Amino acid sequence: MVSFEELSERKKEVLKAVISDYIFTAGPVSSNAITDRYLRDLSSATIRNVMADLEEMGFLSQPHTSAGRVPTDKAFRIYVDHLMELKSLPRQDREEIRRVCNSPGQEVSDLIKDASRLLSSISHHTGLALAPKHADTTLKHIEFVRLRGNQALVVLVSQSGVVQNKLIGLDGELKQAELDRMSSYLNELFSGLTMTAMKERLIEEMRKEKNLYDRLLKKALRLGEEVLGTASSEAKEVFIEGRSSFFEYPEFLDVERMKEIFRAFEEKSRIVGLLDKSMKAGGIHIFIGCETGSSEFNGCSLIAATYGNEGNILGSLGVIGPMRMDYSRIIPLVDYTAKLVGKMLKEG
DNA sequence: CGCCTTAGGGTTATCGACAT
DNA sequence: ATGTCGATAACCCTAAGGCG
Repeated sequence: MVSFEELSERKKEVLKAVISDYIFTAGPVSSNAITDRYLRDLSSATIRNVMADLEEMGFLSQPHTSAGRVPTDKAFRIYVDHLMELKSLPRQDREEIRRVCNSPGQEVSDLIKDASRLLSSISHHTGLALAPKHADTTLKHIEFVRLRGNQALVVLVSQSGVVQNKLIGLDGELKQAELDRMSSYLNELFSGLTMTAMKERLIEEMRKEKNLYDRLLKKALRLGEEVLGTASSEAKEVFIEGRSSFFEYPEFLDVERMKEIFRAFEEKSRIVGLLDKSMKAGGIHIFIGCETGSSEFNGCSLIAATYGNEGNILGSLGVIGPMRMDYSRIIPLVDYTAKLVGKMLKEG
């Protein structure tokens, strides 16, 4: 692994120019582009030599011979750590964030949702926010959707409109119709209760269950238990811009679309994992390409920051987008939003 | 008969090697 | 460090062939 210090000044200059141009054009960068737009006093032949060295070191790659160069994950890491210069967040962006977040008396989950939406609209990428976990979330609706094999997708909707998805295993064969009956039973039982109250109620019902002859109800209670077991203690509410109410998706019924959505949920759990990772460390975290640890995010980067009050980390938020996103602009955006959300939580 | 798709050939962009 | 030259692969245009 070649470290930043081992790079000559010239190589740093060229690398920075290549990445800047790549962020701007999204295409392979030619040696001529560098001499034209960035380093006018050098010839393209010189740049080619330097670029060839950088390629050997693993900072650049060529899609094909006779194409320009594209920066690698490694190059972006060096770039965000050493080369880029952060821009300050434009005043109009600050004002908009303040204006949206400052509406008094709004629910915490609304604030987080707004933050996610702001991050998305200002960055033009996908905004993410992990809500602080609160044991007082009340349940509005629960739904089971049968998947392949013995798996089911559980959808929990909280009173505040937060949607949560969990994948659980079913023991034995269950038809969708039976799952529907179970969910309506559980809805009746748990609707309006908080997570902690749900747990108590569940234990109580399980005790009474001995006298029930309906085996389906018995299974329903088991499912409820499984859901709570995985969901309540580590309840993570993720806000992904545009995904918060998937009941509106008509394609949810279609099998192919179902697979896609299911994959997106898979990613969602990975996203939670990433945000969790950044929560443990605190501050701003940047995951580039393969550093995210999952192949679905190849070519993507995540910029995440934690928010909280007086040293308590409550949650995290960030932006996920293509690896070539404009870090110098988005890092200050994420940072500012996280700080403001933290402040709002302290006051509210 | 007309439109759309596809195959082929010439053009352009870019590189690496080598010489200066 | 720089200029030049040959090689290579994508790009673009045109024309032939297929399809409704």
